[in-house]
Parts: sequence; structure tokens; C-alpha cells
Amino acid sequence: MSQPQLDKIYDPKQVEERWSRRWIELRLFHASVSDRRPSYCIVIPPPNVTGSLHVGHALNNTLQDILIRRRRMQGYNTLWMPGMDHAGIATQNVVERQLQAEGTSREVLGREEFLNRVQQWKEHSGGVIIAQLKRLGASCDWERQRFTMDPGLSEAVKLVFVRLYEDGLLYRGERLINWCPRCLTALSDIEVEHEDSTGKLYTIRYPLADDPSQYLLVATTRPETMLGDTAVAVHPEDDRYRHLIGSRVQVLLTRRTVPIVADPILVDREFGTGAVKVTPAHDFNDFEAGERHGLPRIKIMDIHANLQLTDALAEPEVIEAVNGLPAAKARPKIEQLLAERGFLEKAEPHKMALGKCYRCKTVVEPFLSDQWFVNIKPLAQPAVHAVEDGRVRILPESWKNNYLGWMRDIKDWCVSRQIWWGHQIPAWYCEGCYGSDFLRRASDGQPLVPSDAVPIVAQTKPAACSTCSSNRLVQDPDVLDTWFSSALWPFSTLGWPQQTPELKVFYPTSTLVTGLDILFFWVARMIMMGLKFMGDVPFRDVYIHALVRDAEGQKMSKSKGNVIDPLQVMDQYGTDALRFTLAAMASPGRDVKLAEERIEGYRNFANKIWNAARFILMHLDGKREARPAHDRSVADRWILSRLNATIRAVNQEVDQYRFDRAAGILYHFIWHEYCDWYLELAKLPLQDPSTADAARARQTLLETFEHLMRLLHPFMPFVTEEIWQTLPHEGNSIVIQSYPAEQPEWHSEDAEDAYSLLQRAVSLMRTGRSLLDYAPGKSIGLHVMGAQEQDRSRLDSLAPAIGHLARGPVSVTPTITTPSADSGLLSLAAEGITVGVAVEGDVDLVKALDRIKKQKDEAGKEMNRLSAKLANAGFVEKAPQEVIDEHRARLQLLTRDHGILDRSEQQLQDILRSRTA
RNA sequence: AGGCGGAUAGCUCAGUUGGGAGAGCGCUGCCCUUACAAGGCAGAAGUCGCAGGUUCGAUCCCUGUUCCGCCUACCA
Repeated sequence: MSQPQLDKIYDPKQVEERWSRRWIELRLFHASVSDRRPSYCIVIPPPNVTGSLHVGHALNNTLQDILIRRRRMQGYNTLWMPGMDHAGIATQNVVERQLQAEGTSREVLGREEFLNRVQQWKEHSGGVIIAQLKRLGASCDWERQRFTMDPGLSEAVKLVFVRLYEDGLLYRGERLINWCPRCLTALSDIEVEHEDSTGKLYTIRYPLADDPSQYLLVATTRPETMLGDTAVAVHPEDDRYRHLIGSRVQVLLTRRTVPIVADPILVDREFGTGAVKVTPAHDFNDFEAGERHGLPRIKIMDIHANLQLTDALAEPEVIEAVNGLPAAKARPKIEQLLAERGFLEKAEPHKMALGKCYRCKTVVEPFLSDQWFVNIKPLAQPAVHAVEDGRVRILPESWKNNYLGWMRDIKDWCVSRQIWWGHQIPAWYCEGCYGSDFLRRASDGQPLVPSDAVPIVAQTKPAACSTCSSNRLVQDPDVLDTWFSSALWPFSTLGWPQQTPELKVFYPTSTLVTGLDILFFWVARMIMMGLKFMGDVPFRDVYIHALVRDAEGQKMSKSKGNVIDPLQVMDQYGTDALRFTLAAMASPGRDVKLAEERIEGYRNFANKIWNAARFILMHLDGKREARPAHDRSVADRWILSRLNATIRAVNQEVDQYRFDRAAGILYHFIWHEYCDWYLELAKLPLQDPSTADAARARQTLLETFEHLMRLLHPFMPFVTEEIWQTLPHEGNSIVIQSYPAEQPEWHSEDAEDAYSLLQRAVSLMRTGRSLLDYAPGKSIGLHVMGAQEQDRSRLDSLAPAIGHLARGPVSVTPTITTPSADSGLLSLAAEGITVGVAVEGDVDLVKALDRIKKQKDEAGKEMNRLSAKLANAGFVEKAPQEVIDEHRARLQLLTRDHGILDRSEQQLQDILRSRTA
């Protein structure tokens, strides 16, 4: 035995720093396009360059790394494509806040200078993120980093835009869109978060134009928008109002009258009064109704969502009261005016959903505006089919319906944003045709380009206007939705639109690993774009993992004090511990609430492994054993059989993305089978290192452990690499060693049976020793009763091992005597064998009896179990008589030992009776 | 409003052809046994949200219900 070559406690810090650097130096993560092996590719969900990574990223990237590392070890040509997202609005907001703190603004800087600032921030933030990913052990091909605004990817964006336009799948038009009055930009439907809030439902009297003494009751939650009313709608079959259809009502506080129209789609007769005001410029439903009835659209708000009324729109008194106010502040004023004039019938509390900007939480306003839209239905159709027919698998499958439901009901996608950070829209307008005025309006956020302007859509700036030949062409100042470029990620990162070898080798990619929160934002759009531009799905499997709620999100909140910073965790417990925790908690269908105690537990696990390695190295002492293929001991055959089962199970679980189960299996096997049992057993032959038995034990210890390091490596890359390097090995890194595969010849039912018997016997003896406070080292007898002859002889041959593990000399004695506490024998039963533990010396019998009583309860449960099994056998396939007899015999044996016959015998009779009935 | 998910030990969570209720942490007792005290052995602890139903038998399947969470949504 030699001095330990490793420290007593595993110190992750320096190990992790060293290996994350070394792996990259060795270029182990680099994928080659000339590699002929089957390929396996994952594109990273590109983190936003808005700051640093949170625990959700750690989870996401750990899972990807597990998949990638295993495939790499299995011999695939693996590519994990790393990169980042420019995250338009989010990043712009971050930098704008910085500017605000400096007392300046983007308007002051101007567009060009501002973009420089954002670029600087991107360099900084991007660097932080890459460092964090490396720290996490992410085995990305770092030589291939991509950014959504790289020149190549920007080319892809422009080309896609032009092609979609040419194919009639992209158009510009004045529509009602979601407008964030703080970000001053349009948002797509899914960029609006809905939040419940309590408002009021107002019932307002609208006087009839023909007879102002009569009025129509109209219900609304937003009375301030009545200043933009252009109709009141009722249901065509509503007898209350049928006679009014076609006549007009006075719009209060204005000088207008509007028609009463019949609209069965807009109006629900049951709700409110059955009459609805129609404000096409400020409500999505009203907009559509307005289109159906050819109603004018009256805009009453500016871009800040403040009321902006002209004399033509409202009475002077009203204008004075509300002009320039945001809607929420104007509402009570309007309410007051209506009440004063006796037109407010009632106002009652009412629950409604409030739309908020997903980036800044400001209440969004439906806003009439010129924007670019993707005509999405023709793209969605094939993307629905691809999931329906399984070309793309969404896992867990429960999310599939979520996806399909959303896709089938999808609405056109507003892709233009009135911000500066992003891909500027490749469309030009001719100043010769439209004057040079319209762009200047852009700075105050007003609609940027005339609605009727005809854009020239092209990848590069055209030389001249085709209509007037002017060369004064200006580019559309808007940029694209950040998700537009993300949608191209699986092929733009591989070099599209160039026909690169990367595309050929790695597209379609294999698996996408992502959180549910971006299923619609990102996954759905990648599938649509992949099918459209590559003619094939972007990935085969989509694995959707649970969410870890971060400080900004809902679940983890700073006020609750449960926010966990991955960097801090990695510092404190080590990266492997964090990774293993995340993998173990990645059960489908449940959000991950990260418990720090759990991380600590897996830190201890890493240390356990470390110390097992120390033990092996200590005994190895430079010795190399020839492989004893033919004379494995029973213990060796047992642990190899268990190892084989573990290898099979881990592979199966990872194949099904059950990282949690795979982690659990590894943990249990390494700690509670390999360390607790096999390693302890091996100490027996190792007592004399010179023997053949010792050599044999060393060999199997090492062989099993080396397999385990490889099996565990994708989960805990650092500690396994560090240990593997100290074991006898060939090659320069565990990263590219083969991943363990099932070895059927290791399977041994016989050895497993024998050792399960051994484990039970040892446990019982330990229990007896503990219950009686019977000191270790004292001789202990094992009396075997009621066991099969085979079991007895097995126990006999295993006696030295049992004695070793039970801590005391042991004698195995077949006995037919009935043991009892009185005779100084403690009898314990479980799983069909009964052992009596003979103790020497004085025993506190009162204490012993008290404890034995508890054991009887266990025996009672055992009988219930047997009864259940018997009943099952009887009902399933008609239990043979000998099975019944065997169970009866066991019952009687247990009963005789513990004197609780009546209940169980009665049960048995009941079962037999019901079986024959 | 609709859809989905969750409710299991003090805490965080596993648990599918329906039959034995589990892990980690915490807790109790014993042990510094030369890999590991971040350890070993033994143990206590749960009417599996509630109420019905199907079944010989339900944490599991069905119906209803309560609470929590998420997604989608135009109910003025």
C-alpha cells in the first residue's frame, strides 16, 4: 500500500480551470466536416447579450453538454454550435438605461454612435457569457462561435426577407399592432404578456340621434376610447335592438353621431347590455369589425399613448380635461364628465386581462401603424405537418398539442420594430417620389414611412428608383424582430446561404434543447423557416426541459431570497455538483426549484468518487494486473453484472432524455453498490496484497471504476477527467474515450442472487447488532432457517464475507430449532429468509424484547405482501398448488415465529375462497 | 374563458404494463473500522390534496372538487 496520490478532499477549483482550458487547447470539441463518421449536431439556444447567465442557462447547457459528450464518446462526429443573440429590444433597453445613468440618451448620441455603444456592450457581455459557458464545461466548438448580427448571418436575414417578399409572404401595411409606449416600438402578439387586473365595467347612455330623450345602453371597460368611436354594434337577432339597426347615436363628449351596425361576430348578446361601442383604431376586435363595416378609424392617441385630440374630435371642455393624459389617467376624468352630465348609468368592478410589454412591463396599447408582416399561414401549414407526421418529435410529447394548437390558429407576424439595434430592414424608399420629409418624422417616433409608399426590397441598396430614376433612396429605418434572425439559426450558423460542407454534414441538426418559454418565439419559427428555405426540418428532436425561475421571472424572487447565481454555486460546490444537481432535477413536467442542500449532497458525491479513486490508487501501487478473464470471484461477477445493468439503464434513460433517472441510477450504483458493498468486500482479499485473490480484486476494482468514470463523464466532466488521468490509461483525455456499452457476457443472475442473499443476511445481522447494542468484534452466529438448501450453501460459502461486513466472526449454522429471545437468540425475518443471531454474554432481555416487538410488525407486513402476491398469482394465471403451498408454509413459519397467525391465515382463506368462487 | 401541469416524509423532489411508498437534506442512536466525518451502520418519520367510482386490490385508472402554477385568449 502506498501513500495516497490524491488529496483527501476533492478541490474542484483548480481542476476545473485547468481542464476547461486544456480541452480547448487539445481541440477536442472541434468538429470536422471531412469526418466520415455519423454526425450529431446541436445548435445552442443563443443566450441574449444582455448580461450574464442564470441558473436556467446552466440547466439548458448542462443538458446539451450531456447529450453532446455522450455522442462524442460514442464515436459520432459531434458539433455543438455556440453563439449569441443580439436580442434587439432587450439589449437596447440595457444600454439605454446605462445612458440614462450617464445623463444622456440615444437621441442625443444619434443612431450611429448609439449602435457603437451597443456594440461595445455586446463585446463585453458576450465575453462574460462565453467565459461562463466554458466554466460550465460546455463542450461547444468554440472555433465556430456565431452571433446573430455577424455579416454572414445578416446576409441570411436579408436574403430571407427578400425571398419572402418576392413570394408574397411578406407585406407592409397599416394594421392595428401592439405598441409599447415606453420602448416606442411595435411588438408581435406573443411579445405581449397578459396579466389579470381589476378595472370597471362602465355602462354608458348613448342618446339616439333622432330622439335624444331615448338612449342606448353601451358597456365598456375603456370609456376614454369612446372619443374614437365610429359605430355602435348590436347583434342582428337581438329583439331589443333590431329596430335600431341603421339609425344613429350621439357619441358623447364629441360632436359626432355614428351608425348602429349589426355584427354577430363582435357582439355577444349575453354580455353587458348587448350593445358594443366600436373603436377601430384602438381595439383589435373593433378593428376587424371596422373592416367588415367599412368604418373610419379615428386615432386619439400619440405614440406615448397619451390622448391627442383635435378640435374636430371632441368638445373643448373635454379636450381641456384629458388632452395629453395617458389613458389610465384620462379614464376617471371621462367617467366624471359622463356622470356630471347624467350619462353614466353605472360602473361596477370588472376583471380583465392587461397586456404588458415582455421586456419592460409597460402596458401596451393597440395602435394603428404601418408595419411589416409575415404572411404566416402558408409557412405554418408545413410546420404543422412536420410535427404531425413525426419528422420533428416534440418531447415530452405533452407539449406537442400546445404547439399544434398555436400553429393552427397562428396570426400574421409583425416583424418590424421601431428601434435601432438589430437588422435594418432591407427596403428602400425614393425621396424623389415621396419627398424627404417622412424620415425626419422618425426621430419623434411618428409613423415612419407613408402608408402608400412603395418599397424597393433588395439585399443591397438599389442604384436608382425604377419610377423616377432618382438615386436618393433611403432605407427603412426600422429593424427586424430579433426572433426573425433567430428563426434562421440552425442553418444560418452553418453558413447558409452559401452551400457549405457544414450544411451538408450537419443539417438537419439532431436535437434542440430548450425551455418551454420560447416554444412559440423560437422553435415554431425555426421549423417554419427551415422547411421553407432548406426544404427540411431544422432538427429531429425538440427536448423541452423544465424552467428554473430566475430573479426576473416569476418563481425565484429576490424577496423570497431563493435566487441562486450559478457562478456562486460553482465557486462554492464545484461545477460538477451543479451540473449533476440540474440533471437530477430535470424531471419532465415540473419546474426546477433549485435546493441548495441538494447541490451540497452532490458535492459530497463528487468527493465520494474522489475518495474511491484514492482507495484504488492506494492499493494499485503501480501494479498492473493481467485481465483474469476466467477466474472472477463471485463478488467480481456480481459487481460486473450490476455495472452492466447500470450501463444499459443509463444509456436507455439518456436516449429518452430522462436525465433525472440516469443521474439517479449513476448515483445509486456508485455510492450504494460500488462503494458501500463492493469496495468494502474487496478489502477482504486486499488484506494480503501479494495473493492472487488480491490481484483479482484490484483488477475488477479498477476495471469497474474506469468504466464508471466514462459512464459518468458527460454528467460530471471535471472530476471524472481528473481521476481518469491518474488511472492507468491510454490517450490524452477521457473526452474522446469510448462510452460504455452493454456487455451481455457480464450479466450473471447467479452472482446477483448470491449477493442479494448476502446483502440481506448482513443487513439483518447488523440490525440485530444495533438493536442489542452488541459491540463490533464480538462473535456472531448466523442461523439459517426456512431457507432453501441452495441458499444455505451459498450463505455458508459467503460466510467469510458476511463476517467481514457484519463486523465479527460468523458461523453459519443450519438449524431447525425455534429461536426465541429467551434462549438468547434474536430472530429476524425478511424476504423469505430468517436468520437467528446468536449473541454471547449478557443481554438486556427487556430491552431486546421491546425491540423485537417492533420487528414483529415488520413480519406482519411481510405476510400482507405474501398474501397480495398469492392473490395476484391466483387471479392472473391460477396459481399452481405448489405455489399456494409454498406461501402457506412461509406464512406458517413467520406466524410460528411471531405468533400472529390468525389474521394472515384468515386472509389466505379469504383469497382462496374468492378464487374458487 | 379555455388548455396544460402540480399537490407524496419537516424541506426539495422521484415513483407506468394497478399489488412492497422511496431518494437527498434534516432528525435520533451507535461508530474517529487505515478511501471518504463532505464518512459508515442502524433507526424514527407519510390517512400519497379531498370526496366518490371501477377492481380481489388504487399514490397510479375514471368522475367530481379544493388550492397553487403555467400557457393561450378579442368577451366589450
